[in-house]
Amino acid sequence: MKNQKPILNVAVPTPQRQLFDYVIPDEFIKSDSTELFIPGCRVLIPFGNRNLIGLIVKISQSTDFDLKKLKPIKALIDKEPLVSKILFDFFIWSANYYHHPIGEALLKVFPGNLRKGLPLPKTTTRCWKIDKSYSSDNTKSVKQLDLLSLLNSVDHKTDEFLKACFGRSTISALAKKGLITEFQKSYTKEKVSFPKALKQNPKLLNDEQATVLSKLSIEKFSCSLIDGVTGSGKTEIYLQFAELILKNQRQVFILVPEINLVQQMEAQFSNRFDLEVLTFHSNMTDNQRLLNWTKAKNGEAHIIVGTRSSVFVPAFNLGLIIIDEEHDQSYKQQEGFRYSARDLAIQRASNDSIPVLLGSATPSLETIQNCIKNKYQHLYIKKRIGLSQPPKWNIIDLKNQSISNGISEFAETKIKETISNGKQALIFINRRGYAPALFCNSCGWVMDCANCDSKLTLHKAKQKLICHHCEFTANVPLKCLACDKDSLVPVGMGTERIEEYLKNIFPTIPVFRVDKDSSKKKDFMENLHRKVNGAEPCIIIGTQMMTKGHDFKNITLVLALDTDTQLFHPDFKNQERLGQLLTQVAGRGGRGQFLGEIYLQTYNSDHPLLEKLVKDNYGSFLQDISSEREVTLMPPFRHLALIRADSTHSDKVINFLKHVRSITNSIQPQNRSINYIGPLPSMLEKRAGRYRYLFQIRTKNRSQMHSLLTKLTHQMGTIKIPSSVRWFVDVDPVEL
DNA sequence: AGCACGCCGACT
DNA sequence: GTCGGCGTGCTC
Ligand SMILES: [Zn+2]
Ligand SMILES: [Zn+2]
Repeated sequence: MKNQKPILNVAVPTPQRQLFDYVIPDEFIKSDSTELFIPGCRVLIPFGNRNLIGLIVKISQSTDFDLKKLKPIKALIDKEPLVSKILFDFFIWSANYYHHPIGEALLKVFPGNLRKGLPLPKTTTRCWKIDKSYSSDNTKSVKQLDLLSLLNSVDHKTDEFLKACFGRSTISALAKKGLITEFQKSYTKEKVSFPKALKQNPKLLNDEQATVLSKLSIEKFSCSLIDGVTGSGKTEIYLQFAELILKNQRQVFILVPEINLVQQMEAQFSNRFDLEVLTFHSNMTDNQRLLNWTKAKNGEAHIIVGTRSSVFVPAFNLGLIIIDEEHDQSYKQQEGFRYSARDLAIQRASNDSIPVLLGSATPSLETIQNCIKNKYQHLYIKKRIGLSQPPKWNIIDLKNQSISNGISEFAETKIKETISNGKQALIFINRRGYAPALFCNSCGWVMDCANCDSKLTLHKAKQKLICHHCEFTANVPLKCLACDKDSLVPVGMGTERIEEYLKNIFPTIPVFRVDKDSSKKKDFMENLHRKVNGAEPCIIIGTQMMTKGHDFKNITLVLALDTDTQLFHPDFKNQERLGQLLTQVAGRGGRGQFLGEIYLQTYNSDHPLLEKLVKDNYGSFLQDISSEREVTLMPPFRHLALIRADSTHSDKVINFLKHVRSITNSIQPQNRSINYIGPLPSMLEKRAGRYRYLFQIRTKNRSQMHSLLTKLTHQMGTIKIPSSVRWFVDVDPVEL
């Protein structure tokens, strides 16, 4: 319908795949201020019978809706768009690429406080200055006099600084006497100049590092993979390349896969640069997060270190994005808006015409494939820095070993040997808790989760049986719930059980357990680093948490207790991930002057993939994985998207997905480059009380995938779906 | 996702 | 009689 008044197309936080149209209230029309409505501004809108915060996405002249039924917006919240047009367009592009409902996606990329309608915070800092002249009669306190004389000489200091030096009470005492007064100092942009901004001199690069750095260009968009073995000094390259960017008055974003790596990376940058280094992750309060978001937007923060969601943080003048540990699956959000922060960072960098660095010792197959296709630049660092040698790989064939508590005889002597040589050992087992199942010896009953297709894990410290896939917990039964006999035994190994066993064998040696449960304690990681780097012999037991980024200098023995579970796990990325995990954990060893060794316990010592890892290297292992994906028509040789659905009734999901398949087929029949598979059960078929199924779409070209999904999701809006069925799209999934 | 409307069972 | 269970449908 035609209309002379502009129509606002607004993104509303609802799972519907559409924008909602609103009219501008009369007072704006009368005062001729309709140009205040710009895409990227928030508006308060009536929606149903409630008021919501929405985002203006577009301004159009007409609407498909009945014009008379359009409601006026209640209020315009922002005077100017929250982010630049180029960034807002990137947000919209992201929602479209992942086919996530536009309103939900667009609002979720903003900090929670902005979603609630709060204004952008002022980024001023609280400062103190001398109020009136003072003499030593005013106070007897030495601290107070020191503070006064400091302010006398420098004019003003921040509240934060004074609190740290003199304490809160000193400040408030002086304020009470009226000797000092506070004021808000607003931020003034200062030119970043080197070497002034260097706190610490750059380290001397070796030849390989220097070659890599020389191949990086600050000029335009490029994506470079730094494929450097563990301990090869990738971080130093990040730091020195970042310096070149900062010198040009531009900002640097560094993304890390996990929250416990943020602090380490932040320390690396703030130790090197006398600049504003801020973090961004989910462990901050909403206020802190919005403040750092705003400082990044204003250019007050020079460097942002953060997790996945940082890819959506605005910048004043972004010059570089670094994705550390690019292979890590944590970059892919696994619920809701299922974006990959790595892939989006590359898109964002391309929009902004800036470089992006991917770093890893174990690059993902899709990244290697992009290097082969010359989309990314492949840069190698094959040697470790300094004198440290690559770890030596070995296999322990469990077929010829007696095993006690998951540790073979041979492995146990290796641990003893390591300890008596005064060195440290790292035991890797990717399962937390005491034992993955509680089993009845007399009737064979196992305690299952009531809501999932999984067994309950016994946690001895908590004295609970816990489901690792949902919230379910249960008390540990004394007798079998099926036959009432007193014959329940824990089966299988978890970190807690290994810890108990090793503490028994080595009563005088410190044994540390590193997993999600133990690391919850505040400062756990810092304490661990301090203790372990004290160089006393010790044993560390860890899950995959241990494999990420930690730098322990004195580990010489790494022992992987269970390689077989993941080796035969059916998910398509699992073998690739096993290679990454083992290579990363092996890389924790031998980082000092002594040689590191890794031993893999397995019943499949002649498995070709293990042989590649042990006798050859990760690169050649990955080639085998690659050939298998090529023949099975899986990524990166096909583009993959899933229509995932779940319901409390399995027949409802299956029928729904059969319907989805027939719709898909009517939009686009299968051919040589477009294939459909399923409906198939998801990896854990029943989870949190819901049956999960998926329908696979594979295409040869990205554009085929995108247009098919666009048509499909559009048609799905017109069909009737049973109320128990929920569905969503997963583009470029990392698990099935 | 919310939220209202509506149509059946079991309470004061 | 009416309180509340959640199935169904709508939101510019
Ligand atoms: Zn039993
Ligand atoms: Zn469960």
